[in-house]
Amino acid sequence: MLDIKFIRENPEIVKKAIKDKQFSGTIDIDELLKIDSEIREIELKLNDLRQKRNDLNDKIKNAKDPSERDVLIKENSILKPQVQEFETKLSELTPAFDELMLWVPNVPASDVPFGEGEEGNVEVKKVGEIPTFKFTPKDHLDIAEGLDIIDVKRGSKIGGFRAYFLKGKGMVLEQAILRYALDFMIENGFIPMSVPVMVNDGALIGTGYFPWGKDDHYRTQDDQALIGTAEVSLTAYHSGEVLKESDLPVKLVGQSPCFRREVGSHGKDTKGVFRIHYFNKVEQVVLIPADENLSREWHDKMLGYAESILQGLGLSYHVLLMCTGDMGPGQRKKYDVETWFAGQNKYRETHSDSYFNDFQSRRLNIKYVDSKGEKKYVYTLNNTVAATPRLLAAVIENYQNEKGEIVVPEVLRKYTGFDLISND
RNA sequence: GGAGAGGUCGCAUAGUUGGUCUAGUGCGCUGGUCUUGAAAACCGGUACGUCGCAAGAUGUCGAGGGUUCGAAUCCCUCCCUCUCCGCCA
Repeated sequence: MLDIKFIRENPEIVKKAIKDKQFSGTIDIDELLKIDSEIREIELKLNDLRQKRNDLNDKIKNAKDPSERDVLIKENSILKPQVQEFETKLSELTPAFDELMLWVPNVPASDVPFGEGEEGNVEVKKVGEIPTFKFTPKDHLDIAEGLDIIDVKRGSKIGGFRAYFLKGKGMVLEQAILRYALDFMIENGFIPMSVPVMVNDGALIGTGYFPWGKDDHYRTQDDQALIGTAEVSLTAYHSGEVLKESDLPVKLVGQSPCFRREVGSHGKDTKGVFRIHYFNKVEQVVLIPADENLSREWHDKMLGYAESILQGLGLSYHVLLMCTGDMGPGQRKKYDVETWFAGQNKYRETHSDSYFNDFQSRRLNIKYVDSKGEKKYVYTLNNTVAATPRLLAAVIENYQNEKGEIVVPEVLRKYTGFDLISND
């Protein structure tokens, strides 16, 4: 959520952000500002009326003469309908205002390139050599099925479209990747967290997934939703709290199952375990003092953690600076990391690194007291550490050999206890 | 599924015969006195929004309604949290 003061003072900037982020039609800033000024006008009038009423109440309270008291009460009764009239108007306008505020996206940072969609994203770096093979590399499903470590046929029998089983060493390898990623973050001072995966709407509104992404979330009978990422629970962890500046930065790493309906992805990535309704992810979330330069430092730093994971795994990747049209509503700047998938012969998204300034913390009401004793909203960031089985698929495709076996990356061997997945 | 308790200005709490609550107290934080420095002690300040240069006014005690001249306090609806019983990894 943006500060209404900022919207009042910079309506053009906000309108441009809406347009650039391809959210035209979802929110009308002029309508929002109109309601805002109506509310303020009414509040002014109410202020006067209430002052009169309070004065009279004081007099009533202190009146000694009963007849004088009656006169005062009568006088105050006349004020009542006027007060009520304005209060009724306010009670109509306020919810409308609150609802509209939830639809105002964040403004992209100044160095975010304009673009309507993914074609506008800009590659900012490319790391690692693309592996070459003396044979035509297969995609992860072909290899995994050959080794009987992924079973999507029985997956769909049991769980429908986009469901899967990881089996045997495939399942162990997945766990190894997750644990490797988790351990790396713990070594870097992050607090490991296991998080609620069914959450109240407040957490999803607060992190900026709702109202936009409501359709992409599963709901429970108890009107909660399943998280699509641990970011939701981790970022909301301190909601409604006032932290001390010395508590910052809060560095959290959570692992959770993630559930996504993929409503807008019909027919996309239907082969293998690349785009699925249920996956596991290690996610990093950081809360910092309110300083955009610090946000940018941490944004790069968190990208660096993700890069270290990939480099440790020996995977090649490139980093894209996402354009305005390919960002989430709350994000101020976002990098996507795309990892090389040898079998698909292209880079595919595996990580997403974003900073928000106070967009999330305003919605979640997370503040801290700074050195001057002032209360401010914290700034939030998050990034993927490792998402499986997508990253598992990348490992499978890049570490296949001619025999259709998978060589386990060095760093994972202490977790797997084996160094090769074969049919022997 | 059944029963109960509760949501108060950083944290913890007081406040349920409606008006003195412009919300008390403790802790924390912070300024000062004292001290070589610190601790302790003492004194003071410490929620947020709106209008206003300011003084001040006004609103907010989970949210929204209602009763009343007047609501943290009474009534209703909703949200959230917790506890116990039952079931259960």
